[in-house]
Amino acid sequence: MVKLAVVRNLHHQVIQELGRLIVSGELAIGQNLPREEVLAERMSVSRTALREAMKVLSAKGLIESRQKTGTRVREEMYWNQLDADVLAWRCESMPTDAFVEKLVEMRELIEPAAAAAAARRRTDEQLAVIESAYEAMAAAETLDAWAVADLAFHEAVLRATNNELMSSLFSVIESALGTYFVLSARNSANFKNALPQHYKVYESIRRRHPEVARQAMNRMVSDSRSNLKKQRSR
Amino acid sequence: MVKLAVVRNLHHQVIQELGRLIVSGELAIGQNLPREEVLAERMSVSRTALREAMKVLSAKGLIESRQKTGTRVREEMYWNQLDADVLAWRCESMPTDAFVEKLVEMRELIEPAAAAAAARRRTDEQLAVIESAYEAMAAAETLDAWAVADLAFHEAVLRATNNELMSSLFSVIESALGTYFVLSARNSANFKNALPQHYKVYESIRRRHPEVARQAMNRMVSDSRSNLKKQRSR
DNA sequence: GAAGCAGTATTTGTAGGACAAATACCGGGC
DNA sequence: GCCCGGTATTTGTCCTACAAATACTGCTTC
Repeated sequence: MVKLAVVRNLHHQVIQELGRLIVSGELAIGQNLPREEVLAERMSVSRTALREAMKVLSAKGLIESRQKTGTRVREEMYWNQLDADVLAWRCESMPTDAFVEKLVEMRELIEPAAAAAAARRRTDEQLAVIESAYEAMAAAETLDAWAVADLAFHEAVLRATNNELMSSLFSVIESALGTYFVLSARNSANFKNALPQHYKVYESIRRRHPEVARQAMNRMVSDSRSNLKKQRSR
Repeated sequence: MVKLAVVRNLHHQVIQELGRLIVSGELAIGQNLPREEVLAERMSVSRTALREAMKVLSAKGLIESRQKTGTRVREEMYWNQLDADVLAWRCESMPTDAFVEKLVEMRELIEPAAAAAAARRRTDEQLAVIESAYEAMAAAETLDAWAVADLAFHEAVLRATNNELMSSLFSVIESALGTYFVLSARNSANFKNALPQHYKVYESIRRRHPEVARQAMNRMVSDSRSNLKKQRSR
């Protein structure tokens, strides 16, 4: 995956650089960073730019600054684990398997609940979006087209929950998972196997049957998980 | 609840003030903020301090700055909904009922899954923490003591999942919910009613029975929900 | 009259210096 | 040995100046 917009502006670069260093553990927890003046010079930016970056990292819970004491890396329990940047940095640095496991667990937690909530609260417009995503999946002839439509389907279901916390959580998890593989990691031969299950999810949301929707989605994600296992063990 | 550390430093105040304005909708979405120089003067801070605050808000997805165009409020879909500050600002500004509903929904989503995961992956030490929290609940003689032990119990279960994403999500949701009421909103007469259920959760985590733990926790949260309804309709 | 192009003005981005405020640390006095 | 005040160090805040990007204006040209 190519990085888009690698260079936005200076403090953004500094944020990324320091963030990576901290999350990867190269800057140990509890350790003091060099004083601002020194660090700024070492990174060849002005103190102004450095400080703007540090305020952001501080807001993410990664560091803590106090006068005279300096700036130090905070304990992991204070990190905003659900921050998209923090998650991305972890994906880059952590031994993948353990972390992917956690991400997948979160996804498996959200999706069935989302399907149930969508069945309860979806509007007709939202249902229409889900339906058209389903139709795009049915019409897909390439793995790529399928993957795009699949993602759209899941996103539409999440939107239809009318709970922005849920959809936000999904998108954070999803983008982190995207680092490793696409949502539906299927091989090109059988990529359309999951279509009937998607139909069941759609249908039960249409008929406003929360529990049916939950179970259908549940089967989907556990199938998807076992598919992943197969794929990764190859 | 009294605000601790109301004044940490200037940019923190600016962050809070602007964040509130944006999330409450007083600064409309898409609207341009005054240019930095003007806004800084209007808030009686230096441009430097204002900018440090804006970088943080920008990292939270609330605003977006571009040269020549200026800074404008981004659409809600880009906001980091799971950011603790953003959540707190919403709690302050939103008509409560709808939002509380969403928060509760998230909690009900996490906890049973967490109980199941804890049953699968808890260490003996983590189990011991859960047990002692349970014992504190059993020993509680006041509503306050009960509430503290109850929170400790749930936190211990979350920790025992060994999935920091899950416990992080819980703590974010929980602190937002705390704005409205304590975890177990029970009246003083029957506050110990839920004790046997907590025992079931503990016991099934001890015996490593994920599905039993999930169901037990499920009953607990749905009981707690109906209790809440009763309480709020009074 | 329309289309393209260059110049200009405006706004954020970056730099660097100066001082304020907080506070850990050291040293002196009791 | 303990307390207390001074001092040095580090972040916090303010200010000014300029760089870079880019929307807009108006001119030129076909």
